[in-house]
Amino acid sequence: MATSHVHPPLNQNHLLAALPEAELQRWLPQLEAVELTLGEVLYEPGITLSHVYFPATAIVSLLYVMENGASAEIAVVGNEGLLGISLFMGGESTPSRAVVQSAGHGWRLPAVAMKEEFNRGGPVLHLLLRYTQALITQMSQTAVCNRHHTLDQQLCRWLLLSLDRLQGNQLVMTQARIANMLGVRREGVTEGALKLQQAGLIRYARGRITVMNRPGLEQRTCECYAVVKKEYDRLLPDLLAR
Amino acid sequence: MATSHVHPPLNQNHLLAALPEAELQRWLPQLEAVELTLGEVLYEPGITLSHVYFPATAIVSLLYVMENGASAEIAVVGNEGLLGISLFMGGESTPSRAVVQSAGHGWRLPAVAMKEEFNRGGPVLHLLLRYTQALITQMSQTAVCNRHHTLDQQLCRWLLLSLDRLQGNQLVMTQARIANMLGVRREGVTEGALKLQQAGLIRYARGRITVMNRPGLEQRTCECYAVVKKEYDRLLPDLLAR
DNA sequence: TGCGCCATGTACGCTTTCGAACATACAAAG
DNA sequence: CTTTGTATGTTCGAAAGCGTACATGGCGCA
Repeated sequence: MATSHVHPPLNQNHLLAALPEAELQRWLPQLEAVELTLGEVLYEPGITLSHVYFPATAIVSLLYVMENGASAEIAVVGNEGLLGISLFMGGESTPSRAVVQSAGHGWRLPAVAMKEEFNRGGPVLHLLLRYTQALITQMSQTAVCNRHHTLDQQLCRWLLLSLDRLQGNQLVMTQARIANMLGVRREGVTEGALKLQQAGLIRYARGRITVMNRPGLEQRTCECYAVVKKEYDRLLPDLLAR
Repeated sequence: MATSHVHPPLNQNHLLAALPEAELQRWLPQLEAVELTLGEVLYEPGITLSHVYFPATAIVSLLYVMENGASAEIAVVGNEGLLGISLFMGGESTPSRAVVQSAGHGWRLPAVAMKEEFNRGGPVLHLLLRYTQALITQMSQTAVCNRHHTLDQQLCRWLLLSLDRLQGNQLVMTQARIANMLGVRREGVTEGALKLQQAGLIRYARGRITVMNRPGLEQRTCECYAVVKKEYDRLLPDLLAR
């Protein structure tokens, strides 16, 4: 992970963009731009975090890895949020792992600074907690979706959630990696992706997926996508409008 | 729901038991004892909460009900926690429903009072947030479990989570209701329960389940139970010790 | 140019769970 | 003591997804 003090526009991350001027000025000296590379692990289960991360163009997955090596994605975090809620929630760590799923840049803030800011109370505290509630909704809905919906529906949901956190309509992502996230076989994803391509909704080749027809995906996915989206919009309205 | 001002011992709920004396004195006049009856709905999706609930002998499920009527449990809350985190998280409501799964009593505090106490900061805020992180872990692990584990394993996990939130080794619970929680068919639960009974781990009849061999259940369940249990113990150590 | 890796495609038998239908049996109410 | 409702048991074919194995073909590197 490369770090630098040349800052790309901070407001690429919605939480940073929503900071009042006073807070922003306090944070600035401590904020560090970071390049997040594919597959990079931002934190491991049970390990106390040293920083919180604010993705800008990167996407990071919260992943639980089982004893036998199988895995399941619990939530996705992109430019709408931050990684490391356990720092201000008070637990310092979680049983899950944070893995960069789409390379890009972001910022990070030292744990100590984050806790200090949170404990001042006021707008930052409430902003972070509202974000956390949105994240909780995403996790809950993942549980529901895992229980009731087909692989095909979940694939659409996953593509849409990723798309919402990226600019443009391309994602750099192999089917094997999607399978890892969804906790299914790679072959299952291949079959699902084939159907979507044959329906003209996406096109893909060797780790590059282009969404051709987003409304089509929205039609094929389950209600889970909309539930999560609505809740993010409800809880963080001003941020997403920008 | 019957309410009364004759208070059973407050410390039956671990969060209330952990309140510093000063806080407790402030809360007391506003705390209301409530009888929670089977099937009672404490809150509906999208509805702003009027109270937070602290279960004592009751158990409450957070349930997501889909458009087609199917459902899935997102988390269980008993005497270790509280219902209504969205009040202090800032969202005021959630997309899920809270349903009493095991009748009993508890207390409730008006929403306004809860928010006031939370916004004072200090020990109450940190206690509630640590509890919330534990709850998040439970939700995450539910997602993982729904993805990877068999009905039989999930049944064991569910029984153990319920048992931890009750006194004694009996639960008043039909197989149909368990199926509703797990989001599976009633027949599936019947088959799973039969196996457990034949193995001598539980006995049941007409909506009453007795656990005969708890370690046996722990052996049959997946790792998810232990992950959640450990995280509750880690995040709320002093409370669970009492 | 050729080799090897990696992303994707295809096939087959197996397990789990589903959906639906129906059987049994206990328990409370009349 | 009969009726009715509810809890539990059983069965069967269907569907989704799994584990495994192997095929195809593009891309980068030697």
